[in-house]
Amino acid sequence: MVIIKERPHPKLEDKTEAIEELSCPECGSLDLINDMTRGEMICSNCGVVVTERIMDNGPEWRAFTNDEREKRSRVGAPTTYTVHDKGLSTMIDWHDKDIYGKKLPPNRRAQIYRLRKWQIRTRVHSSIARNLVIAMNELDRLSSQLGIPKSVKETSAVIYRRAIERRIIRGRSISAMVAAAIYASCRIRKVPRTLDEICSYTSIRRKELGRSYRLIVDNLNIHMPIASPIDYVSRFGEELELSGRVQQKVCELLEKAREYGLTAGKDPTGLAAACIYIIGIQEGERRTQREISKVAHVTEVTVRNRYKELVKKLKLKVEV
DNA sequence: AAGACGAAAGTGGTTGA
DNA sequence: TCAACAACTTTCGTCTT
Repeated sequence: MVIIKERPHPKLEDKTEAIEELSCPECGSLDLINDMTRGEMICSNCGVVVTERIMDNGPEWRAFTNDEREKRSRVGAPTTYTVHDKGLSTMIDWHDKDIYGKKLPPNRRAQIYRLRKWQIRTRVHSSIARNLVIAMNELDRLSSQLGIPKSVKETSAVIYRRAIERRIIRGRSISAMVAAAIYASCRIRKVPRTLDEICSYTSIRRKELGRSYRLIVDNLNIHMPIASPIDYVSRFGEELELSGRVQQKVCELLEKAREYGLTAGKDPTGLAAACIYIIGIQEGERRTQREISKVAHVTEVTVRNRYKELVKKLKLKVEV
């Protein structure tokens, strides 16, 4: 039996494709919504339909009756970037015969021959496969401990794959590169985790993680959105049980601080913390400096310094 | 007693010669 | 490679609520 399911050679693939297919061509936003019922992928930012007829690669689960079982027409497990061969495990066998056992016509045979050659060339029986198996296990473990969403995890996997293609994993610690990929994808997807948070779940040191991260960013020419304190507000806000209204005000204040040029070169977590403190007092949802510094992983002193500076420079009124 | 304040010394990372 | 530097941390004594 001959099954034609081409697996393109990694080198033939456009290197940037894997990332770009996850971002909107109009505005570059990465917040794409899969609409499986309509088969579209939509940018949640500008509403552009990014791809029509996307493949539903989720599992085709339930089948209660015989009829339904018949209808389960898709083959194989769902594909995902977090399995080392994306779950595509079809092989082309060596018979030059079709499914009825008939000999193939010569032109067809030549095609199959080419496909087979590529499949063998790209077959992941090599060190890359072993590397990916370990890496994806580590990715699983780390991302579940960090509690990051599945979409971010998939992005990490894409980044890691590209890092392998670029031959920058070799000779480096797998766990460090996985952690760096996670850090990068968290920043791309705007659900930032700090370097410290990530390395607290691994055995690698912060310095190592930072170096690996730089390596990834430099080599994969990912355009990295600058970390904004606003990205941290919702997370800190949740942990401090602040109302949505207050979180909104905090964002407004941060925006104002940015306009006045008070944010450059400052630790974004410290800034977010200071603004939460200020707005908390103004809006009657006061949190102590200690509480805030704890969730923001900065010291009270930093919260204090930032908040003093903001009050002075923006001439804010804060009741004591 | 808890929270806020600020001074002073120390730390790790960046920059520019 | 080294020193200067800015931002941040640690520590601690004092003041306020």
